[in-house]
Formats: sequence, C-alpha cells, structure tokens
Amino acid sequence: MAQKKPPTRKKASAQADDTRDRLLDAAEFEFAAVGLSGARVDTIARRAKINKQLIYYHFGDKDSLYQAVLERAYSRIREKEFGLDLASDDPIIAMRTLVGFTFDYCIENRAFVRLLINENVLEGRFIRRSKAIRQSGSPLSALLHDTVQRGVELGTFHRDVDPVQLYISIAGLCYFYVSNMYTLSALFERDLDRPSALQERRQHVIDVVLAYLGAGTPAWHAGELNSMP
Amino acid sequence: MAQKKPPTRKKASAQADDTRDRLLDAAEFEFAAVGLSGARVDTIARRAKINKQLIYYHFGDKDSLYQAVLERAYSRIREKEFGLDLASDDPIIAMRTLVGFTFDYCIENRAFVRLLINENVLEGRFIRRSKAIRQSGSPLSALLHDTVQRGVELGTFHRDVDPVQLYISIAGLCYFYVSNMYTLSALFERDLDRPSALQERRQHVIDVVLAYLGAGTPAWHAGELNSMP
Amino acid sequence: MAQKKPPTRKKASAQADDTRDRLLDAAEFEFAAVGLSGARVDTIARRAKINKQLIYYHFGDKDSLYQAVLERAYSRIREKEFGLDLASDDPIIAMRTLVGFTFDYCIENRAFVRLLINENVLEGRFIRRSKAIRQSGSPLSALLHDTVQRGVELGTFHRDVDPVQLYISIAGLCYFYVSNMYTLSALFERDLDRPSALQERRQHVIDVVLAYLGAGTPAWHAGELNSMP
Amino acid sequence: MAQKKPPTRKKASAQADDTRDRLLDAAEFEFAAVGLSGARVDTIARRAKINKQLIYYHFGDKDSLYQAVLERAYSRIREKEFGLDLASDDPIIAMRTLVGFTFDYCIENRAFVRLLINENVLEGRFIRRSKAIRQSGSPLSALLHDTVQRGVELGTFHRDVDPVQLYISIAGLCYFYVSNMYTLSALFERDLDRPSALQERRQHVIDVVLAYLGAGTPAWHAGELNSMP
DNA sequence: CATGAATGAGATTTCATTCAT
DNA sequence: TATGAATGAAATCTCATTCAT
Repeated sequence: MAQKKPPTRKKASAQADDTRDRLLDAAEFEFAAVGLSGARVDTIARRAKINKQLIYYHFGDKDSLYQAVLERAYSRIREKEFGLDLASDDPIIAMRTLVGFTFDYCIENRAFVRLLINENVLEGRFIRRSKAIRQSGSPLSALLHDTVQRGVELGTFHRDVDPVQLYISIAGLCYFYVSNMYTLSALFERDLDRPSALQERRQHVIDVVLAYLGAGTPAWHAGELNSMP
Repeated sequence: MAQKKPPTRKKASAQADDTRDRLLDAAEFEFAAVGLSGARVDTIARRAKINKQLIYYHFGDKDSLYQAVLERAYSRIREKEFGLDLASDDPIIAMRTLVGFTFDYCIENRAFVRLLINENVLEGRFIRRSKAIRQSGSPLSALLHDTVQRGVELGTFHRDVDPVQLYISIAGLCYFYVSNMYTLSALFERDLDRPSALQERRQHVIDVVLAYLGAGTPAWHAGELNSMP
Repeated sequence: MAQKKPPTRKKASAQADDTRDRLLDAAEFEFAAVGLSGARVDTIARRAKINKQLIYYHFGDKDSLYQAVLERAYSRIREKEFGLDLASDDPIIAMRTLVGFTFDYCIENRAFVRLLINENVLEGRFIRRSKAIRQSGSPLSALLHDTVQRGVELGTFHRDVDPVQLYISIAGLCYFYVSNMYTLSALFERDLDRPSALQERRQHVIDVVLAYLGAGTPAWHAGELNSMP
Repeated sequence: MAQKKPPTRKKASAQADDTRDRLLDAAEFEFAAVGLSGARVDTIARRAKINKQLIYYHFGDKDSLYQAVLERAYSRIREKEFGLDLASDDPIIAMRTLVGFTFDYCIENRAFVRLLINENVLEGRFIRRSKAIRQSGSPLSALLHDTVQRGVELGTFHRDVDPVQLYISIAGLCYFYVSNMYTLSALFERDLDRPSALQERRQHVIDVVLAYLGAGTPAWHAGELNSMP
C-alpha cells in the first residue's frame, strides 16, 4: 500500500489523490512499454494529462515514480492471489485455480509482466529496496506448500515438491509466454496472441503442472470448464 | 535510420575483424545489461577499447549495432542446438539432453537471455527484420516434432504434443529462472544463483518436462547422471 | 519586479509579527549561507516552519525579502555602534572599544558578514535602493572623525587620518578574517576558528590599528583586559 | 598547473587547448561576477563562443569547471608572488613591494578577489579538494617569515610577528577594499574606484602595515615613488 | 492568514551522431 | 582505419511564482 513519497505532503485532497492515480496509471503504462530508461517523463505527463513538473512535486524524481508503480503492481497481484482462497478447495481444483489465475493475470496484466522484466534488467535494484514487496513472498510459498501438502496427504499428488520451485515453474510457464511473445511469434511464425492460441496455452500450462504433480491425465480434460475470463 | 554500411568489406584486415569482434562483445554485454535504450555508445566504445567513431564506421548507428549483436546471438544458439544430434538418440535421452542443454545455455549465456528479454521490450522490432533469425525457428520445431513422434511411437511418451508449445514450455522453465532471478531471489529471500540451487533447478525442469511427456517418475531419478557442465 | 506589498499592515496580529520574524531569521540564515541566487524559497519556508506562499503574502517576492533582511541587518549593527558611546571615553580606549566591538560583532554575526559579501557580489544593487542604509554611513564617519580628532588634540594619536579610510581598514582587518576564513584555513592549514586563534587575531587587529594611529606599543599590552565576550 | 580533468582525453591539439583557455577565461569572468550558483553554463558558453556541450566534454560538469578556474587563479597569483624576489631586498623595501603588489593585484584582478569570496560562500568546499592550492600556503608564510625576521635582525622592524597573521592583515586591508567596494561606496557616498581613491588607499595600506612593523612614519612618505602600474 | 497543489520558464546534463584530421 | 573535438536535440530536474480553497 505504501505508495506515497513526498516528505512535504501532509493532507491530500481528493483531487490530488486522483492526480496521483492518473499519474501512476500513465507511468505504469510507459514503464511497462519501454522500461525505466526508455520511459520519458514528458510522455507520462502528457498521458496523465498533467503538468510535467507535478511528477516531481509528487514523487521527487523518475526513479521514485518507478518505485511507486512497482510497489502498487506487486501489491495488486498479491491481493488477488490471497483472495483465491485455495486453502478450502480440493488440492487439484486449488492448483488448477492457481495456475489458471496466474496465466489469466499475465494475459490481462501484461504491463505487470513487463514491469517485472524491466525490474530484472535493473538487477532488482528497486525490489530490493522495498520491504513491502519482499515480505509478500513468504506467505505465498506457505500457501503453495500447504496446498501441495494436502494433495500429497490425500494421495492425489504423487510427489512432494519445493513450493518455491513449483511457483517459479508455474510463473515461468505463464510469464515467459507473455514476456517473450514477440520473439516467439516471430520465430515460429505463429500469432501467439490469438484467443484460440491463448486458450490452448492455458490448458497446456495446467496440464504440465498437474502432470508433474502426478494428478493430470489427458483423459481428465474432458470435463474442463475452467474457461478464461 | 541506418545511413551507411561498410562498403561490403572484402579485404577486411585481420585487425579490423578483431575490432569488430571486440565491439560486438562489448555491445552484447552492454545491451544485455541495460537494454537498447539504456545502452550508451560511449560505454560500449570504452569497453571495447576503441574510439567511439569506429562504431559508426563499422555499423552505421546504434540500432544496427544492436541488430548485429542480436543476429550473432541467435545464430550461436541455433548452431549449438542443431549440433546436439537428437535424432539418433533414444527419445527420453534426447529430451533430457535438449532440456539440460537449454537450461545450461541459459545459465552460461545470461547475456543471451537478457538480449531476448530486451528484444521483447522492443516488441520484436528487430527480430522481425531479420530473415535469418526468423528462418531458424521451423527446423527447430521440426526437430522437436520428430523427437516427440519417435517417443510416442516407441510408447515411452504417453501423449502427442504440439512441438511449439513444448518448446515454449521448456524455454519458459529455463529462461524465466534466469531472466527473473533478481525479483525471484528478492521475493523468496533465497539466492537462486548458488551452484546447488542451479543444480536443483536443472533437475526440476527435466522432471517437469519428462513428467508431462509421460516418461518421468520420481523413482526414475536414481540413475541420474546428466550433470551440469 | 516586486508586484505586491502587504497592504500597509496596521492591525498586524502578534502571530503575524512572529511569523514575519521567523521568516526574516530563516531568510537571513539562508541568504547568508548561500547568497541570493543560491537561496531557495522552499528552504527558507521550511526553516521558518511556514508555508511558502506566506513569503509571497508578506514580502511579495524573493528580492524584497532579501532587501528586508539586508536592512534589518544593517540597522542592527548601526544601533549597536551608536550605542558604544565612544564620545565620552579616552580616545585610545574608545578606539580599542570600537575595534574590539567590530571584531566581536563579525565573529558573533557571521551571517551579517556574509550578507555584505553577497550584496557586493550583487554589485550593491539593493543597498543602493535603501535610503535608510545609505544614510547610516555619515554619522559613522563623523563619530570616527571626532574620536581621531580628540586623540590628535590630546597628543596620544600621532597623525590625522581620513575616518573613512580608517573605518575601511578596521573593517577589512576584521571582516576579511571572517569572510575568508575557509580559504585562509585551507591555505595555511590552521583552524582559524579556534577560541585561541580568535583571541589572538582580536589582539592583533587592535595592535595594528593603534600602531597606525601612533598609540600602540608592544609593551602597552600588559594591562590588556578587553576580553572577548 | 593541474587544470585538466577529462579522463578520456589523451592528446590535446593546439586548437583544443585554445578552446579550453577561452572556456576558462569565460568561466572565470562569469563565476567571479555572479558566483557558482548564479553562473549560467549557457552564458559561459556564449561568452567563450563555443558550443555549450563542449563544457561537459572538457570538464564534466559545472562544478569541475569551477574547480579548474579556481586552481588556475590561485596558481597565477602564487607564481607572481614567488616572482617578487623579496628575499634579496631590504626588508622595508621588500614589505612595501609585497603590500603594493597585493593591493595592485587585487585592483587589477578583481575577478580573483570575487572568486575567493565565492569560494568562501561555498565554505571552501573546492579549495579543500585541491592539494595544489593547499600546498601553496606554506612557502608563502615561510617567505613572509624570512622577510620579517631579516627586518627584526636589522633593527628596522620593531617586533616579531606571526607571518600568517601578517599575511591575513595585508590581504584584509587590500581585498576587503575591493570585495566590499560596492557597499562601502554606497555607505560613504564616495566613489572608491576613482584612480585618486585607489592611489590614496594604496598608500594607506602600506602605511598601516609598515607602522605596525615599526618601520613607517608619516615623514617617511616624502620619497614615495612606488606608483601604481 | 494559511495551506497544498499546480505551473511555466529555464537550468543542467545526456547522448547519439558528425567533423576534421 | 582510427582519433579527439565538436554539435544539436532532447532529456531530467529546479525553482520562483501563482491558484484555489
């Protein structure tokens, strides 16, 4: 939630909050599109329909604006992940839900995927500074751990697995498809962004993960209902 | 915007070739590290220990230099991939080889991974211009297709699978680990770059892929010999 | 460029006066520290713990604020100088008092010294506009003239002297030490701001002035009592 | 002598040296006139008739340019001071020469006086970084010490004196007149920059210093020939 | 009186690119 | 080929000042 910076700021009017939000939206778009170094403050200001100098008034500098965008983006996905309520479901269902959610989130929030990419280009310089973001990782792996554990106990999952390793694989199967869509599309001369291609990929990713956990079979797909939003 | 091209250098001196190579190496390093927009021509020149103007002499402009770096990077991995000689091996072995190779290549050639990332930030603008790169995709999927096919025919693979989908998954499981190592390390407060972590990940990726193809079981690991280079 | 002036405030509240004072103090500090061009309106406001806009409310603009600070500073030293009551003392005592006072004032009011310095960097632009300041010079030289005259008549001073020339020398011996303390300290690798260094300088300056007037001898120092505050 | 900065620079053409010199001259003028913070890079470039960006090419940034100007200015006056050859003269003559030189130098090189002033506004930030400047102080006080010593031994100077204290007084009597000429002129409503005023001041300063050393008498002035250049 | 938000002009600095040799 | 010098366009950021409440 921490997304304010200016040390001088005391009371924030509703209008000022609106300005900040528009600014963050515009900045997220720009940073996601061209990265931190590629982003132009001018462009962000124009897109947010505000005076360029306001950016400096509200956030101090370009880097701090980027940091605010990054933190907001992380807090959003975490909020949704923890809202999935995986704990109460059947482990297989829960895992399908999680994988499906992850894939859908990537597709619908490409800005987020690209933001992460850029943050890695920056060698994680900003994520390392954000305590809030760093602290969001452990509940995530705990959640995964519990789900896998339950599956193993019920006998539906064949193997125990490191939740971190599993999370990275789920993310890799989903994020990479989005983040590298351009080179992959060019390489295989196939439009990976078509609805049918997305649907196909979604199923494939779920299949891979469940197969790995020992719970997925081709036959099992018959009743597939979990459609994309 | 590339104005000039070196006049189809025929009698290029050995020294000039050396200069070009040093230049491409330095440029690859810089582009991989900070992306196209983040890269500084000055920095590249300094790193290559040449005069900045030489960059313009040899490559015309920054974009063309980037394009040259990208093409060289792709041609290198393709060369190695086709050198794997998967066709003659047992499909399981072949697949283990391919997945292992892909993982190892990512680990050893992080610059390449980052280069791809950046090219995607640029929306594949340069890869689309390069016929050579685009043409390297289809033999790759053909190779994969054959291998899978053989596995299916031998009964060791349980299912048929789209080779493109499979390739993207293999790549995703490997590349994502490298490309997003910084954010993942921060998030899970775990150093993913330790030799033991790399070895663990390598095995995990192979397990996932083979499990999906229906050829991998935990028990099966006992005889694992495929160590990292 | 001063647009507006507070409407000749008559019923100024006590609070407003307090605000003005805090503002002038903060402004004096800032102008003395970094000069007119170096001073930041923001910094002054923050230091005075008031809202920046109040500066404009009270003084119209930055230049007028500077002018007010300058006038207050001059009026303060003149007030003290005329309070010295040199007229009734023995000329030698009077001169020792004046020189000592000038030195002490410089040491204790470095902001004032620096303010003058800056005003000279500005080529006296603001002092020329201030009738009040300009008019304070002539009584000063008259005072000096009388004192020297009395000394000459009593035979304790050996020579007549231009009071303006004398005043400038006294000031030069004192102000320069303070205004150029940083470069001098660096040059001679000696901390000129130590209490003992200050005391030594104070005596030296008195010696120089009295020697010039023909009234000072080294032996004469024995009964020195005029200590620094 | 140390006045080059750019780490990239290897061979300097005569033309480039000329550019650097013009740049330093223009910068000195500007810094002396309005201080470091008041100086405009644009103005300096225009005055030097060069492209503004060349400043960054040659000096890196505004601060480094200022540092180079400061070092050049100090090295110039030191060079002249040590060229006075005070050691071989009669101590009284030597002292008159030194004081006269100091005064004349201030009058003719007001830029230097103002440069020092500004450096003190900056709290000696740059002089402290310059080893070359700092090291020039000790030979100076040694020179003064010797001269005074010789005068004392010959009996023409009545007292021993700290050479640093003496140097500061000489400088104070000279520099202050120049550095504070604007406020002093306004205060005493007298143009202190007239040739006759300068000549008068020059004599006064010499008188004060020699009177202090015990070597000056009003009568003694009769043969004064040491005119201003 | 007082405040937070907003703005326009202009400052420093960066950077790809070209010039001259 | 190779180099140091030079340049124009544009980027980030600063800062006095004004607006709206």
